[in-house]
Amino acid sequence: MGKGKQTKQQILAKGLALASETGLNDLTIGMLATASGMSKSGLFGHFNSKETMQLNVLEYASDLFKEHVILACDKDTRGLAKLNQLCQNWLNWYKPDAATCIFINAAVEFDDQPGALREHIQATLKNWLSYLQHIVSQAIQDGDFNSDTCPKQFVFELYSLYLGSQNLRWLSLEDDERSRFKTGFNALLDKYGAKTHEQ
Amino acid sequence: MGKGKQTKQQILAKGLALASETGLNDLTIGMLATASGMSKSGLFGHFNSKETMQLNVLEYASDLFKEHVILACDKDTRGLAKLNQLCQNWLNWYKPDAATCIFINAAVEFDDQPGALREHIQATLKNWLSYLQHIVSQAIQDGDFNSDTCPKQFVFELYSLYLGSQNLRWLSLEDDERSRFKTGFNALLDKYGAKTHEQ
DNA sequence: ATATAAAACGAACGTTCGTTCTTTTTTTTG
DNA sequence: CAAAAAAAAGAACGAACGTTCGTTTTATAT
Repeated sequence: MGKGKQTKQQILAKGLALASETGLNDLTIGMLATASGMSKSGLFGHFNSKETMQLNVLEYASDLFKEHVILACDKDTRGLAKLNQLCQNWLNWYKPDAATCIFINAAVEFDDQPGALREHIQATLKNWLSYLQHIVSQAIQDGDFNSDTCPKQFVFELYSLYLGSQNLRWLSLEDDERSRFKTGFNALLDKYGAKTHEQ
Repeated sequence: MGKGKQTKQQILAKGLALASETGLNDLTIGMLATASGMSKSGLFGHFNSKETMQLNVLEYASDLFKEHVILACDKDTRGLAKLNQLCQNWLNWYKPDAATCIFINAAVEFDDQPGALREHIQATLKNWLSYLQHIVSQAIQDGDFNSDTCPKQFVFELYSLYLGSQNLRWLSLEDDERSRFKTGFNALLDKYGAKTHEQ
């Protein structure tokens, strides 16, 4: 890997860290340059536009998400067991103490401004949700859930719980919002007749 | 009401409408002035700072929320019946076709920047959630729910469903995200042993 | 080691935004 | 109707931002 790609990776890692605190919108070229120990124009040369920079940070985050959430699961698991692993990884996909999930944050920040960024976020989240639906369908086929379970509604409620735990963290309303998610998740499993639960 | 307060109300109404589309962060003084048909400095004189302007828009929204959600309920209802009414009003508290709920949007946008705005949003949401908890406790007392129901967890899951429907709208993933909320809400009532449902 | 290309820098430009100041218009009050 | 007060306008500022350009430094390859 040449020098260029190397520093670019460092920039993107730093960019994701910053964007996870302040949001992708407030990730300015100047501050990212300072945080990376280089000049504005030097950093700019790697992307040639702010939007491309943000897009690359988002793609970097997507790669990390796939690696830490999807690929980190045991290879032979499926259905309910896989769902358990996925949710476990989901809650800790980036730094466990990170302020926010960049995808959720970006979805809210860019919901109103059309463009490449908005489309990328939409595609990423849609992809994740449909993947979850696939696993749920698998679980239904395997007899892990009641046969009348609606995967779409299931994933909607699951996704909602994730949003809720994120939002509670923002409000700093509880010291452990993850446990609220887990309780809700187990209740979800109960409701749809799951046989084995996560601890 | 003098001329000043009168135009100020018109400004705030327009400001809430704009902020419900673009977010409170992107509500600029210049564009609000243009939308209100006056000069930048003319509008500025009403607030003397952008932050105060945003704060006043938020307070205006809070007043509207209280009026359309809490005070709009039948005076003698309580417990489960009141919860049903509140959720109904909640989904439509502002314009039914509004892009976003300004409180949720602002909570995400300002979660990282301390100040009067962040505190106001926190207080508003905390207040709303604890009010919901109060009503749920009422319902438990009235025997509308199983006696071992945890109001905090209940409201967390309810709030999560609201966030989920908002987020699905942003993603434009479904044509009717409200029905996802309602299905989830009814399932919530079921889970905690409610006797009467909303249609 | 030298030539060539890539990477980084520093200064500057155009724009947007919040804010200030002075002046003019409009509203309120006696 | 006139005097006083409030509201609105207009021009200008300083700062921050994305971006461009010419130059210099560093890395790569022959």
